[in-house]
Amino acid sequence: MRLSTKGRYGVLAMVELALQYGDGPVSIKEIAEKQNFSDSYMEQLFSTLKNAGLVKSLRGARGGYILARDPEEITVGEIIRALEGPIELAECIDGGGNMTCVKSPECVTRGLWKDISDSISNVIDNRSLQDLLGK
Amino acid sequence: MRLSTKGRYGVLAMVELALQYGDGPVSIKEIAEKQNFSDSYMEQLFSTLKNAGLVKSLRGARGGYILARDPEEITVGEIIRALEGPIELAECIDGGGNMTCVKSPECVTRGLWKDISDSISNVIDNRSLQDLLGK
DNA sequence: ATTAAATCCAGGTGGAATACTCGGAAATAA
DNA sequence: TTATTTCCGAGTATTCCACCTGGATTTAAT
Repeated sequence: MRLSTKGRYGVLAMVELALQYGDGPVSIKEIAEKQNFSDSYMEQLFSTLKNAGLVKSLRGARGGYILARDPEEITVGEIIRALEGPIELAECIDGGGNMTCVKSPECVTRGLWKDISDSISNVIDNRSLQDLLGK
Repeated sequence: MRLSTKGRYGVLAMVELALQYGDGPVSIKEIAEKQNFSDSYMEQLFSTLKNAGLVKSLRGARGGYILARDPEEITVGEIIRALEGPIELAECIDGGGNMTCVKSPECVTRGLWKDISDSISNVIDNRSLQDLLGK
């Protein structure tokens, strides 16, 4: 059970923006070089992060990205959810599912998946970018 | 972020064995029909579960599988780990990784991934098959 | 003894997802 | 005007998932 590179790269990239928060925009090229990521792939992730309202962009030469809010106001949970989608271990939890789980009410594992999801959310929604830097 | 069918089907299948614990072996065919799973796929999962020591098999006609231990002695964590592998959100945690994370010591996200893994483990290692049935 | 029911085992397979790449268009600072 | 950057849509190689196939072996029932 592993997070995809979207989530992992994304959090690292946002940490980079947090480190330079207040110093003007940071370019994708700079972040990609520093973290040794592919910059065309980074471009995609930042497009998603921008649509999610977590970063702002400045186009043109000497442009780049800045955090949309203070580092203590952005949680890891927001970043991960933006890039990886919602934290549902199984889809039987909220009514959107169309799998075998028609017998949702009597499903003995439903509560289990929910408890796991909740415990994950509890960690990632209570940790800000500032927390990652600070501790 | 979702569990694969291995983990989901596996836990459900083990619940089925727990329900009939003490009544002799249960065949794959019976479980697959009840839960509407593919039986050839189930076969694979049970092979894994057997190698992990979670079930015992009885071959031949009227054969099938039984839990290797009492339902309260088997945790969801054992089942999920057997089928899905270890719970590591990123591989930088224990020294086995060969990814970009050469800078593991100064990596600010390492602690984060570990905290998430630990919180998942805390749920799944403390819930037995009996718990799933009982509550 | 024969048959039917079951596990065992090794591999194959189609489709989806992942982790990217590519080729430009548009915006902006120098 | 040029270099640098974001923006955007599409393409692509590889891997993984969720199975299937075709047997061989074991055992209970007849």
